Amino acid sequence: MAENQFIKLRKEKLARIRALGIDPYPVQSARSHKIAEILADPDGSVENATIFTLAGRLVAMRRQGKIGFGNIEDDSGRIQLYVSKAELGEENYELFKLCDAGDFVQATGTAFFTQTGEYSLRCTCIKLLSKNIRPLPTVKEKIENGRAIRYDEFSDIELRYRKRYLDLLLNPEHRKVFATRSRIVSAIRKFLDSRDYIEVETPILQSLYGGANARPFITHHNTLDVDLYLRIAVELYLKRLIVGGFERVYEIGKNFRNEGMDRTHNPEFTMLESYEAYSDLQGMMDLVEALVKHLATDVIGKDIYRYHGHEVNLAGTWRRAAMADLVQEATGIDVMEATVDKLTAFCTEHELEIPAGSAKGKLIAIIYERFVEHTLIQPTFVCDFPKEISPLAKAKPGNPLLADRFELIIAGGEFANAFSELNDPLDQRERLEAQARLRALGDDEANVVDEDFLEALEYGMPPMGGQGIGIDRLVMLLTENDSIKEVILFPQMKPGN
RNA sequence: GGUCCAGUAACUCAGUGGUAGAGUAUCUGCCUUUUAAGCAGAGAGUCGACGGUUCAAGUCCGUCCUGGAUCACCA
Repeated sequence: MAENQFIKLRKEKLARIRALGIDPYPVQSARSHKIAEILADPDGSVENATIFTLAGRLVAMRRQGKIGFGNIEDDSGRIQLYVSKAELGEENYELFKLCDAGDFVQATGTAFFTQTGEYSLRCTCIKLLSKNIRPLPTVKEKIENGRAIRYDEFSDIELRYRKRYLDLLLNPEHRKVFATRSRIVSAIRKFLDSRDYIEVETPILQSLYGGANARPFITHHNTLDVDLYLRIAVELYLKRLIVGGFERVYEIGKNFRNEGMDRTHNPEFTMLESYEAYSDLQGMMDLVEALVKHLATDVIGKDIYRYHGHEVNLAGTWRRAAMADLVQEATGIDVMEATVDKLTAFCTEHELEIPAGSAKGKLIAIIYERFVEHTLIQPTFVCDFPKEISPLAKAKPGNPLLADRFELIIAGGEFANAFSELNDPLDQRERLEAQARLRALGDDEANVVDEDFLEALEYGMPPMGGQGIGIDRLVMLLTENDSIKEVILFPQMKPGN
């Protein structure tokens, strides 16, 4: 294979380097400055004749007879190296000639400007820190009118996801997305911590799964010889913690759902869930709105985002609307008054699939999802969900058919889900048993009855509000990426060849 | 899962049924301030896989694999 020819040549270079008595993978490196530091104050550096020892990856080589140029990059920046045989000496220059783009090197020297005015490091010594034996894909860049034009960009989507390290290395703007993701998650923690929440970790391996409608992954514990599920949500465990006396808890972690994958779904994804005793739906609405606005304004620094072809404005007061009103607006049907037969007929007419055992509320939700959800572009709290599709939410005060629940919809997609949490143990048991009946009818995403959770409720749980936000989708919005794979470092891919 | 698009050198891509191409990268030579360095030369391919049609297939047909877009379902 041609690949082996490249590698074979590099291995021969390795041997030549070793023959010079040089260890191509030394233990020691001794960096005195990061590249950003030498870049920070060029004039001062020149005057002071400071000696810099930089370390990083050689990203370009331009050899030219008895001199040469290279570019070295660390996580703070990139600078040009000027290397000459006269200043390095015969032996060290011999090593430089054996260096390739992709190698890690340490370069010692002083700052100066080249004839063409580029601020560079005039090297007095080059040390090899790690030899590359597989050539990096070639990406060249030209700066024109202050803008970088990239040639032969590493842009194949499949390769970028499968070889993410190359994507990060060769496409700095993608590295930036993940740095931004980190800042967002960090800001979420600070936001909640400052409101007296504590962060907790609950089991990923569970003998019963719950807290959402989804199919789980199943795994096996050898010593116990039992099958375990990977969690689909953390809800039931966080509620147990509120029973246990914590008043405000949150968890940021991976959930796993054994379902399809597309540009907004990855089998493992990151969720934030938080629960606050003595709060309620209104409290959660305020919390979610304040949190998302804080991230947009203070972390990213803007209110308007382009997302899935829409312009989304996160500023201003977010719309709040009842699901029934939205459905009526879109279809003309007064769903609160309509009979089950009428709704069923409507669904059938529009070829909407009706799962076995669907009651009126489920039908309303089906119509909502088909005709309304994707039309809500600007942030909208959709309230008054049907109770029977909200088995963990309290009934809305004054209307036993509705749940005290909202979903936050932005650009036609769900960003948050929250309710006044159900704390009546007998009601909760009935609701979960209703779910079990749906399950028996073939709904394999319905909740299972968790006796230990019900027992915890029987000991008493304070009234509270809880909410969940899909972090990946939030990062997609805030970094203006339309595919979840762009915000997950190693997205799920089918095994390749 | 349905439909559509794509897969050719390490990277980015041309390729009209008739000898497999370019730029970059790599290798060799020259070059003491270059920067998409330059000049000269060389090597590099299971054209995603398998089957079929044809005198002849990267190209046409079929099946499959992988990715993307879109629709359906889920956050």
